[in-house]
Amino acid sequence: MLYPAKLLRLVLPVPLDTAYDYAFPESERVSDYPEGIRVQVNFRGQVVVGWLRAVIDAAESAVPVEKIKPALAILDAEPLLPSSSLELIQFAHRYYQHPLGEVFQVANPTLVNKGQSPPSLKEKCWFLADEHYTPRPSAAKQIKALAAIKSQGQLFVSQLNDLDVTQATLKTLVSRGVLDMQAREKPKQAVVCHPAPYPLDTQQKACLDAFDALPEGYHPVLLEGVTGSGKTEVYLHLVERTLKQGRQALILVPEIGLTPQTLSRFAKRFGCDMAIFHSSLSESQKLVDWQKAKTGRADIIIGTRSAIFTPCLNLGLIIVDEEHDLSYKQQDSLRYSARDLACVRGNIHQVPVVLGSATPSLETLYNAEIKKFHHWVMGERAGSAKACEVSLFDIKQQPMVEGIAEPLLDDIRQTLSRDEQVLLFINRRGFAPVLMCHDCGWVEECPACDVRLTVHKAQGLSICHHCGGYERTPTRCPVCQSLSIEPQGVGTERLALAMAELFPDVPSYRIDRDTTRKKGSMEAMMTALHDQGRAILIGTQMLAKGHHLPNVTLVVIVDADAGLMGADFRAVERFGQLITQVTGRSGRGEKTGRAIIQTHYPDHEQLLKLIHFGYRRFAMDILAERKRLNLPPFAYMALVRLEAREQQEALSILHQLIEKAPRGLGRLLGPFASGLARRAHFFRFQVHVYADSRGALQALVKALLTESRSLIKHRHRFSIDIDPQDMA
DNA sequence: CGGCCATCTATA
DNA sequence: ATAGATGGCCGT
Repeated sequence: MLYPAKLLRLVLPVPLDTAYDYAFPESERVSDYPEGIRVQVNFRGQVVVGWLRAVIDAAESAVPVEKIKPALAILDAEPLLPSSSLELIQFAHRYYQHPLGEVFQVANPTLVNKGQSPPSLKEKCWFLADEHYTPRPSAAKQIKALAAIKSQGQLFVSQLNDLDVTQATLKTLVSRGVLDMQAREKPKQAVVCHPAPYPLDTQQKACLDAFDALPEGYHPVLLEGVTGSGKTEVYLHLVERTLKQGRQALILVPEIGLTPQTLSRFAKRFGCDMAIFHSSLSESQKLVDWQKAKTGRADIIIGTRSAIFTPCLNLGLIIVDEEHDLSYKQQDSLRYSARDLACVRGNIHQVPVVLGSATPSLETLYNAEIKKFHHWVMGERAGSAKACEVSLFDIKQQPMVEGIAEPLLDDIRQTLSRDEQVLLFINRRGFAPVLMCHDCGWVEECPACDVRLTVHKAQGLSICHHCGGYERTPTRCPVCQSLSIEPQGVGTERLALAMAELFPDVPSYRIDRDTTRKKGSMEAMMTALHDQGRAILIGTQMLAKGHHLPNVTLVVIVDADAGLMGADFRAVERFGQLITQVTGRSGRGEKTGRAIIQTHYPDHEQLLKLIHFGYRRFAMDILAERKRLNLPPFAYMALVRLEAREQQEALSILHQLIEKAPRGLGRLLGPFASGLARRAHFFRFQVHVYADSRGALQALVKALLTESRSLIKHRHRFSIDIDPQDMA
């Protein structure tokens, strides 16, 4: 047998850090293929698709010859991914210390990972075969179609709708030999930028001047603009400049932000090809849009978190809208931050990266402070809208009506009587968060998790919001058989019922995960509200994000204290962002808005700072505290998580891991029980890892990963989270 | 001693 | 991750 001189070294879609060596398929010529080609192989009896890392000399492989199998097929003639994408994937692999094969899986559409060929962007196209044919004057459709073909040389199937011509008409003409049909790629249309609907104000103009002054290259920018200051209009102008250079703009939006309204704003402004990435699109549609972005066909690429990996031929700008939003951080598998990767990608492509927010994350604010990022500020609301007036309302010893202090009901009543809208914000869905026995103190708990069940009255169910388990809400205490068991506390469902009772002739809308499950139902409610007079909105944080509600003039934060009590050190920061975003919903139209925060702690220092001096001063205060405590962004952090069915086992493994960790690189704290100590029958513990430099953190985490291999058994769930955001 | 489930091992 | 190997426990 001929000794194979060359082997294919592949990354396979398994969570392992090993590369696998395969011989060339018998049918393929042995040659030096470049990195990034897909290869189909047999892997423990399964057909899987791997990515070529390199063609190596057989002598370089440590694998015994008899174990090496031939690959089944080389799927691509040239790398499917441009080097910029491979570079980003490699970076994510190193930085998040996550197996490369899984990074490829996360970074690419499912169909690409399955080995499907990139779709052709060709479509059916008709063109003239007989120059001299003249249709009968009565054949209106034929005349219209032929005129279009004569003027532009060809006619594509996607243009038929606009022309009001069907394929049947064209088929007739083909059969008469007048037309020919072929699949052709539509020529790229010239990009059209429609004019802005209104002139820019001074602060918006200042941003564009700053942008125009940037030299070529990577420039990270924090665009800090209060809610309603017109950040989107700035984005649109930045995109326009990018398109006019003939380059692509990549725009990231939070998961909830990719609404038809956001899309139509871009679509209306620019006549160009757009690639859109959204969880509800079909896989084949995603593949088409991916290909459009990769080949440069699409000028604008807009999508949620994972869109940061979309290959682009000619990228000119990256925008991350609402950069503080937690949905940019993936919470499983590869725990990447799309916002951070946007900066890495900006550096790879040498293009500007604009991070926009009214409530920037402390990390970004800090980078702006130390001049690592440019900082553009828009402090005023655009147009005639005034800043919202925020106040605290002390609910200590106040009579409460279903979670609302009685005096505030008058404020609500008055607002409604002016035909304006009220928004009641409560970050808790369901009817009530606790079911309690009045006689013996029993509370209903999840059998699998360490949490109380939430009562959902309409369904008659008690549901665990963590594992999804549920049971029929009991009518009798299972311990003492008493009938006096009562739901305690208020959720959106209860508040909505109470409001319907108090204000029977005012339309009310409950907006939470339960009422917006159906696709488009959120849109429908938002549209209804836009042109409506008085109404009451009751909702969770879904309402905080980016919706334009011009008739809302009163916002009530029903339970601020829950947010202040958060377990991890980011709780206050997140709470401040949420409050600012929610109160920003008020008074976006002509009328001045008000926001009232119900709290038992009207003297809370940070809360007062927030409402009297605004988010920035509040954030700078927290930043000073982080510095004092040597917490991120002044230190670098990772979180080691371990879940096991036995509590002692989890603890002992983490203790051993800490014991074996190298000294001098950083600090290890823990093990701690997670905020949710038991979830779906698994006990959850974590170790906090701190270091003073990224390098030290990387080295320490690497050492922990190495040590973990001998300690972690198959029955354990172990994960590493670099730059964790949610520590629950 | 076979059957069944849980756990472990190797994947080229 | 996950198919296939290994091993423990029960019933006939």
